[in-house]
Amino acid sequence: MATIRDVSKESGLSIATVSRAISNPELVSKESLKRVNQAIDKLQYRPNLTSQKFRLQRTNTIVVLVPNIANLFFASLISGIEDTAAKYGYNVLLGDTRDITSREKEFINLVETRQADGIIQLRPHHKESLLPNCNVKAVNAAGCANTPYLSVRIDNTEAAYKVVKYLLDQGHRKIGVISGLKDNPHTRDRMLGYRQALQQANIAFNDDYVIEGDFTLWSGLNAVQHFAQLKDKPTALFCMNDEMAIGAIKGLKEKGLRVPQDISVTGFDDLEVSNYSDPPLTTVRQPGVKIGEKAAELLFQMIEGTEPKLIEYILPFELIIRESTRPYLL
Amino acid sequence: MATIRDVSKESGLSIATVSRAISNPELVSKESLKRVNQAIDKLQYRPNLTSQKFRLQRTNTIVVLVPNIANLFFASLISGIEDTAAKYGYNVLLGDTRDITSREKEFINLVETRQADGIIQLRPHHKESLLPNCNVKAVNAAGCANTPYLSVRIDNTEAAYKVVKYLLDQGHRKIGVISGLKDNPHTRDRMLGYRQALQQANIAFNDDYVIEGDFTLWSGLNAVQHFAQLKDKPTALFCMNDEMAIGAIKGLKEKGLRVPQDISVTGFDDLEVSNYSDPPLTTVRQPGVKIGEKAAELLFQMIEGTEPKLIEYILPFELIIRESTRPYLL
DNA sequence: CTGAAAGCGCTTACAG
DNA sequence: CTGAAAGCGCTTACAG
Repeated sequence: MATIRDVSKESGLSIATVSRAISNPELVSKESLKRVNQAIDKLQYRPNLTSQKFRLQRTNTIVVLVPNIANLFFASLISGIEDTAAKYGYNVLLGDTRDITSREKEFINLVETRQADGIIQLRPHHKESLLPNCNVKAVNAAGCANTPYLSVRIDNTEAAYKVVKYLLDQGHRKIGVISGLKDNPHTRDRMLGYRQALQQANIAFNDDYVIEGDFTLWSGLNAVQHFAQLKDKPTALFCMNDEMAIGAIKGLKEKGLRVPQDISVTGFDDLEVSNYSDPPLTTVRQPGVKIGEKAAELLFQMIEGTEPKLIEYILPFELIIRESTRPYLL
Repeated sequence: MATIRDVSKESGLSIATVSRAISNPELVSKESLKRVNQAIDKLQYRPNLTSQKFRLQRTNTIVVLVPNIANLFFASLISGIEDTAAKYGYNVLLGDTRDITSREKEFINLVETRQADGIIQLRPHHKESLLPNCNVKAVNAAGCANTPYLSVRIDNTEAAYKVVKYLLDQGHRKIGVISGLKDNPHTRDRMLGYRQALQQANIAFNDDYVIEGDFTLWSGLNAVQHFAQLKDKPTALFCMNDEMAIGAIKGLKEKGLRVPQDISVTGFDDLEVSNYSDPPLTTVRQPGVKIGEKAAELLFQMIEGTEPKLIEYILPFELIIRESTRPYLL
C-alpha cells in the first residue's frame, strides 16, 4: 500500500509538504495542495494511523469499562461520553467487562501499552478495584462516595434519603427495600440514605423489610415473593434501581396487587422506559447523559495535560414524581 | 512512562538484548534475562504496543462486522472466530454496524488505515456492499451464493429445499413461508429452495402463503395474523430463521392453535434455544461455530500471505427433526 | 511556502 | 550470546 513517500514522489513535493497538505492544508500553497491531492487520488493513499499514533504518542482513543452492556442506565452514560468524544475528536472503545476483573484487566492493558489514552470506569470503586493505577488516566462515572480517584456522580445517599423521605411524607411508615447486592457500594450509599430518613422519622429499622436484589428486572420480580409472605406487609417499596422497580411492579400485578392503590413503588435512575411503564414510575433521576459528558470532558482535559480542580464532581439529581406512589391513607 | 531505552540503561544491557529478552528469551543468557526482568519490574516497564505494531507492520487485530450484536446465530459465528483468533494470536474487535453502511465504513477504515489486518463480514453480500475492496483482506461468513470474494457458508437454497421437501414428504401441501426482507440475499436463496421443492412436488406457488418478516422474533409473531385470516390456511409454516419460528409459535399459541397438532412449524439456523423451545423446533442447522472458525482461519492465512485455494467454502448443513412438525393427516 | 533532518519505540539482520 | 545500526511512516521545529 502507498505511503507518504510514494505520494511525495508522485507529486514531486517533499514528504513534509505532503504531510502538511494532509493535516494542515492552510500551510500549503493552493498549487501544492492540488498536486498532493491528485497524487493521493491516483495512488489511493491512506495514511497509516498506527504510524501516526506512534509518532504523536497519542491514540485519541479512550476505553469505557461497561459492567453490563445491556443495562439501560449505562446506555445513557455511554451516549453522553460518545457525544463528547466526537466533539473532542476521540474514538471510544467499549469494553464489555461483565463485571469480571480479568476482563477489566485486558482493557486497562490497552492504556498501559499505549493503545488508548485513558479510561472511564462505570463500575463503582470497591476495594479490589484495579483502578486507580498511577500510569492510567481514569475517571469514574456514576460511582459512589469514597472513590480514590476522579469521579463524576450524584450523591446517592442524599438521593435515597430524598425518595424515602418523600414516601414518609406521604404517610407511609412501613417501607420495604429491594436493594442491590449487599457489598455493592451503590447499595451501601443508598441504604445509608434509607436509614437516615427512617431515623429522622423515628421509625425503627426492620430487617424483614430489606431484600437483596442484583439490579436486574428479574431480581425485582423475585423479591416480591418475600414481601408477599410477610404478616405485616410494607405499604411502599423503595427499589434501588428502575429495572428492579419495574420487575417488582410486574410481580405485584401477578399477585393481584394494584400499584399504587395497594402499594407504592419507587425506583432509582429514571430510565427512559420508566416514564412509559404502567404505572409511570416515581423515581430519582440520575443525569446519565450529563455524567457521561462531564466524565469524558474531564478525561480529555487530563489527557491533554490539565489536571482537574476537584477530585469529585457531584451533579444534581432530581426527584421525579409520577404515578407509582400515592399517600398512605389509614 | 518507561521505554525500552530506560530498561536498557537500568540493566546495563543494550536495547537489542532487552528486546530479545522480552520477545525471544531463549536467545538471551540466563544472567541477562534476570537483569532485564529486574529492571522491568523496577521501572514497571510495559512495551508500547503501538510502536511495536508500527515496527512490525502488523496489528494482529481483525474486525468482525456484525449487523446485529443481539442475534443469537451471530453469537455462534463470533465464538468460532474468537476461539480461532486466540489460537492464532489475534485480537478481535467487534464492529456493531446495525446494518448501516456508514458504520461499516468506519470499521473498514480501521483496516485501510492499518489499525487492523483484516475483516470478517457477517452480512450477506449485496449490490451496494462496500466490500470487496482490493486493499482490504476480507472473508464473508454465513453469506449467500454469488459473493464476489472469499466466503464460507452453507448452501442456503439446498437447505431450504431440504426442509420444505421434508414437510412435503410428511404430507403437507399447503406450506406458508415467513421470509426475511424481500431484498435480503438470504431470503432470495432460501425462497428459491422453497420454490424448487414445490415445483418438484407439482404444487403451484401461492403468493398468499408468503409473508415478509425481518428475521426478528417479533416479526414472526406478527406474521401469524396474516395466516390466521386466510380462508384456506396452511398446514405448515416454513420460517426463514429460528427466531421468527419461535415468534410464530408464540403467536399461534395465543390464537389457541397447537404446534404441531394443528400446524407444523420449521425454522432455520438451529440456535441453542431452539432445542428448548416448546415444542422443540424442527430446523436446519447451520454450523455457526464451524463457519466462524473456518472464516477466521482463512483470513489469518491470507494475512500471513497464503492465498486460499477456493473462493467459496461450502460447509454441510443438517436437517434437525424435533417436535414442531408432524405428518399431515387427511 | 518549502524541504532536510531528527526522532517517536521498537525489532532484527548483520557482524563479532 | 551481545551490540550498533538501520528503518518502519509519520510530524514538526528549524532554516531558508
